[in-house]
Amino acid sequence: MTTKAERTTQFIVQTIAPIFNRKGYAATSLNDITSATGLTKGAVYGNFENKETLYLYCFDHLANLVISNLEQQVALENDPMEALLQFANFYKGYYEFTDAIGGCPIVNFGTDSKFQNGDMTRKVQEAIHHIEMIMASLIEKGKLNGAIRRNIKGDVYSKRFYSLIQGAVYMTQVTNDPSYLRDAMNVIIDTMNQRFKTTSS
Amino acid sequence: MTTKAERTTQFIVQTIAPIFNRKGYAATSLNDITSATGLTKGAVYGNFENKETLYLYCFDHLANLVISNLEQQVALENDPMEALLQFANFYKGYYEFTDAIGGCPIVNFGTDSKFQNGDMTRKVQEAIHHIEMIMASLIEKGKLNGAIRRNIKGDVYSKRFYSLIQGAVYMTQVTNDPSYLRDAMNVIIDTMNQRFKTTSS
DNA sequence: CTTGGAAAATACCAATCAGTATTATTATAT
DNA sequence: ATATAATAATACTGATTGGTATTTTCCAAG
Repeated sequence: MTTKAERTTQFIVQTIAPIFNRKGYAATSLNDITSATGLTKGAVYGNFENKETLYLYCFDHLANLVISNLEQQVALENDPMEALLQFANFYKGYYEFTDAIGGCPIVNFGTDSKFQNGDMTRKVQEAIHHIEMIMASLIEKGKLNGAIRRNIKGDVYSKRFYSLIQGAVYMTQVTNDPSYLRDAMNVIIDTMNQRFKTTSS
Repeated sequence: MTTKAERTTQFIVQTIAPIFNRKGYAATSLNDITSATGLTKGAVYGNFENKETLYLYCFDHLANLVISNLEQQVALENDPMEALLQFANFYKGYYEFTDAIGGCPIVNFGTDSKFQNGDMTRKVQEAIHHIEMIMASLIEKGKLNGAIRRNIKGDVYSKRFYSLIQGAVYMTQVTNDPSYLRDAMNVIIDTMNQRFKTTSS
């Protein structure tokens, strides 16, 4: 069974993660944290060393939420090429998915922590590389599979596509215009269908 | 001649803008501001109503710096197609250009102000639309010119390219890996050369 | 050279900040 | 059921926050 501390630790992280995501580290006060959770400082500091530790746990929580859902959707298909299209489908709904948790944690924590918190910046970098690796390995599998042309470099396209995705995510987020992300994902799906496939039927 | 107040106002904005850009609004204290400028609170509050007003002026300064340099480089060429390539060239050097001022102000102020400062978010949106309009109108000019194919929609491609650019800028910024931006700009230039031009010689 | 107004420095304010030591309460194993 | 340890609430700290009222300094016009 889970201990009390484990449960409240999880509760605090789940409750506060969207707030850090929206407001950033410095703008989120301990008063925000206690009033959002309904707990007191005693409870918070009983479960976390300090505000920064909670901040780091909150990103872990949101990054895991994003990546686990992404991996789940990718796992729907066994064929690498089909799995790549599922990857794209995940990001088609990414705005709605992340809106509920205060936006894309990669974008938000990444800019928030740059120049301010090296540990957090490293965590964001790891999450980026993790997601890129999912895409890159699918491309490499597709090449071994024979479905994807041999001259398509997985690491190059994963970085290129992920740049477009995160850019479109940012643009959609800051302008409230979902067409950025919608168009970007259509472009990526078209590119996959037209340039990746060995059979062009 | 410029009055003393106008000069110190400019001095404060120029000095503080990179700090807001790097650290964000909440993490930048008035102590940061006074110690960076060597001035006292009296001087700061004599020239700006409050911290938020200075924040808004600082973004104006950086956005104007970016946009005026961009427009300057674009104006090097009269031909719209060549001007578009100059647009791309500007962003090829964008990482080095913005690194000196604490990163891309569009990305930084955009995420920093979202959910926190509506006035600032609107300013960032305006800057985005301004830059997109530069690209879109060049494409439309190229179509009238006969250099760019008629089925290329300026507004669609400007949003699409700018998403990729800002995404690559963000990725380069947070991972310290300039290859994201380099690759993205090569892709954009290739796309312009291959899909835009009416003559495919 | 003096003087009046502009500009900047000083000194201060209440509020809020993150964090801690102590006390009270609650949960759990026996 | 009770003892004990784990957990959370309370009360408090010194430091820092953004902002202001007042005093001093500077500069330029006469």
